[in-house]
Amino acid sequence: MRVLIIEDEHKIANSIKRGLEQEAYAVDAAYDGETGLDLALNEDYDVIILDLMLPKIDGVEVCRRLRKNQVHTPILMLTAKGQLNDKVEGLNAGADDYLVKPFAFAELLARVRALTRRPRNSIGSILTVEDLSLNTLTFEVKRGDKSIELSKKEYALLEYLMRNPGRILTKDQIINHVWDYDADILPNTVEVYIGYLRNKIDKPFKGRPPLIHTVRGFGYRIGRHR
Amino acid sequence: MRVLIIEDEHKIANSIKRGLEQEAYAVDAAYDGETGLDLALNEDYDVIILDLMLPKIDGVEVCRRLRKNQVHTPILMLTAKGQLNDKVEGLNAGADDYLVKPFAFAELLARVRALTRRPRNSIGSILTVEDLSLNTLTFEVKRGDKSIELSKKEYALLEYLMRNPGRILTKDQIINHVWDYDADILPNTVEVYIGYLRNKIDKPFKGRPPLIHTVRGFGYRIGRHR
DNA sequence: AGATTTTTTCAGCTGTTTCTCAGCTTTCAA
DNA sequence: TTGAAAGCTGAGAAACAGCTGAAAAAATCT
Repeated sequence: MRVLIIEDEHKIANSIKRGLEQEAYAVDAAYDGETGLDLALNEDYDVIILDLMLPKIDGVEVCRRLRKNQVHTPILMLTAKGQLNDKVEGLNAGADDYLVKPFAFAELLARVRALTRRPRNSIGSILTVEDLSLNTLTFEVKRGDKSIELSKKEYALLEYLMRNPGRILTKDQIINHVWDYDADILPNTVEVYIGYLRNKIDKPFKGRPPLIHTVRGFGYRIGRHR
Repeated sequence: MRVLIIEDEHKIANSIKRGLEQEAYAVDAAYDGETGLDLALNEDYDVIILDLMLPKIDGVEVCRRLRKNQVHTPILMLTAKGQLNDKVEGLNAGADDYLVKPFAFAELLARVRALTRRPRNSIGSILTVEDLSLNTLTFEVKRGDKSIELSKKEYALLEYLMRNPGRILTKDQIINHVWDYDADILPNTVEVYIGYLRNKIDKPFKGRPPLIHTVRGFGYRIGRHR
């Protein structure tokens, strides 16, 4: 899957790039509208992530020109908080979805996946690890047939873990996926949230083996080692 | 592949230089911003490693001026621990990645490789020596089908050995690759860690031939002599 | 606004890891 | 055969990673 990012803030562009590459996407980045438009017209991408505010040619204009040139690649528009009008304009110009800054990487990934229509989990949108299940549509979490209530952050963390079952995720990876890209989060915060999750999904189920594992020096893992 | 290092601390600059040269990079070093900028503008590099704190012209400014002059060479920014704001500034000025000091050489090498889009070693690569395997994505280490638990340093050492199977690595090379550049490590420490690894990957597998070999007077080697 | 929940940080505690040291063993050459 | 150099290893001090209760800060609800 090939992705093009057109975004002038290098920090954001590169953090998205790195994140998507870890998810096995091939990513190109352009830091202004002109270069981006050029790449989008001449290369073949599966998704284009497009910032609204751009030097040389702005995002709405890039969008318009692509559609005019019969490029129908799905476009995910990035907008800052105040640019609601531009957002509407963007969608009118032919964007397929939008995301308000600042966003968590996991959210972006979900949109990109939606746009590439690549259902990661074949059975609808239910992630499963042993007897734990998470429905990404209804946000329902269950262990066995017992329902579990989670806060928003707890849920985001659990979803990220469950999308990578059996794989060790470092605290840094977790911070980058679950929190906004401009959040300044201590590693200890991750430890605390892991604690909260354990209190809800492992501690009350004494008979069953714990699902969340600490791998000292490396990170955390949900489910059995693959 | 040509690399330019702009770093005023000679000790660091030279240790990076030596390390990269061993990996077959051609390396130039500049010890202040002015000289560095000059070289970067007039020569052709594949990556620039740029310290933030520099005499004459600081790193952020070097970065900004390069981008302004249409030099798009990937830049890896080096920052000290406390300089988080500067880091953000650096990325906004056009750096592509950053590394917090002090770092292990192996980490720097990984970033440089990522920036030069060299062999994709980041996603799911499995290193193998005889019946020993190491998965760099999941950090899983196995001999035969038996899983082996390693500490972080043990893992880093084993990874370095396994990236150079059949090759003799001196204690100095090992120290430079596995430990932070400012760590002051005795050669004996390497002997101790080799001992730890043997306890875990050779001793418990009595029937099979040992994989870690001492080459008296030279260093250590994993796997058969090539 | 005040109350409640959620998010985040902080400080103290625990067990583990890291690293050095000192004494021991092996190797090798004179 | 013996002495020096190189390497090995058990023991222990210091540093660190991770867990947790509690409290501060921020967001959300009524």
